[in-house]
Amino acid sequence: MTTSSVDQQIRSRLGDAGVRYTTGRQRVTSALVASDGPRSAAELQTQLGSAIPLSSLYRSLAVMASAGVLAPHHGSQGVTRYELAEWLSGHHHHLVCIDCGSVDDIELPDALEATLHELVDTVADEGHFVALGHALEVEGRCKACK
Amino acid sequence: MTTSSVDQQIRSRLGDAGVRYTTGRQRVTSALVASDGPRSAAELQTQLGSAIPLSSLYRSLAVMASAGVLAPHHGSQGVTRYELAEWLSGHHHHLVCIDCGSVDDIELPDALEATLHELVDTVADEGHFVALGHALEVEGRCKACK
DNA sequence: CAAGAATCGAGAACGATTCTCATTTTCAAT
DNA sequence: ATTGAAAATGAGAATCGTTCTCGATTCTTG
Repeated sequence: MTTSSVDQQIRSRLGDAGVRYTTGRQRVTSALVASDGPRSAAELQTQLGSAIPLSSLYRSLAVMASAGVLAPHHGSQGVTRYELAEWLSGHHHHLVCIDCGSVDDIELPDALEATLHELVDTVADEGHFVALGHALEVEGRCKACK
Repeated sequence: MTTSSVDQQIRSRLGDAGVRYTTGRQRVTSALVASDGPRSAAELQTQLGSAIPLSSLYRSLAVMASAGVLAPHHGSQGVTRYELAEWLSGHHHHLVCIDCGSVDDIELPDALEATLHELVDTVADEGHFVALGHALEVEGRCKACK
């Protein structure tokens, strides 16, 4: 199996930050690439068959997040879920299940995304701050809870 | 000082849920009414002069949230902040500081809010789920961190 | 191969939150 | 007003996600 393009981008970015892309970390990112939404440390550990101890897992997630490869998402019960950063996975938004707390990615059609972006810039201008990013969270029920 | 309209709405809603609106809880909600963004249990305790033990404070926040009077907001470091529910305070969005994690309320002009609402409905239709709410989070830096 | 840097693994430590339980307060019916 | 049931309180222990510590291990580079 050939190393994917995303994998090479990650390796490059981590290298620039002096962070090693070990096999354990590759397993983490490939699990996230295969996911359709953010994953918590516990979820990843299960997904990876308990192969990685929690302490290492948390450290790797933190290191890769501060290197800009992963993006954290704070959910209910104090659980932090991670997903690929936007420059790797593309800009998208989240559907948060009000029952189980799971998070699915949703994408906005380009036209709507453009509208939203303008909207955020307008708000930022009026509030005299710089918008460095934005996230739209839609609350609903996931397929499992519907 | 006359009991405010919001206070009466809260009392009524809590009463319907079989939840008592004690003086301690009134102090909590009035602190939230006076706030310009969500507040954590620790922040509220400070704001209230340590008059309410944390265990009671957490319980009151949880009870009032499940009665629909307060809305939780999950931030970094596993901290949950609460604010008045939308039917009490009006619909608004959040400016989350990427440095200190503080959250300020921001309001969208009516026209933009209408646009955003349509946008969310469109996404929900296409994804075959019901949008029960939405929250736009703009990331930036608060006044203190700017 | 050797030295230094980064990572790993196991367990302890931490901090926000929740739980337990005995006591106290509130509300409603009498 | 009195009383009894339901709900809330306060103090502390317990829980749980996460972070830290530290000795052992694995790169990477010369």
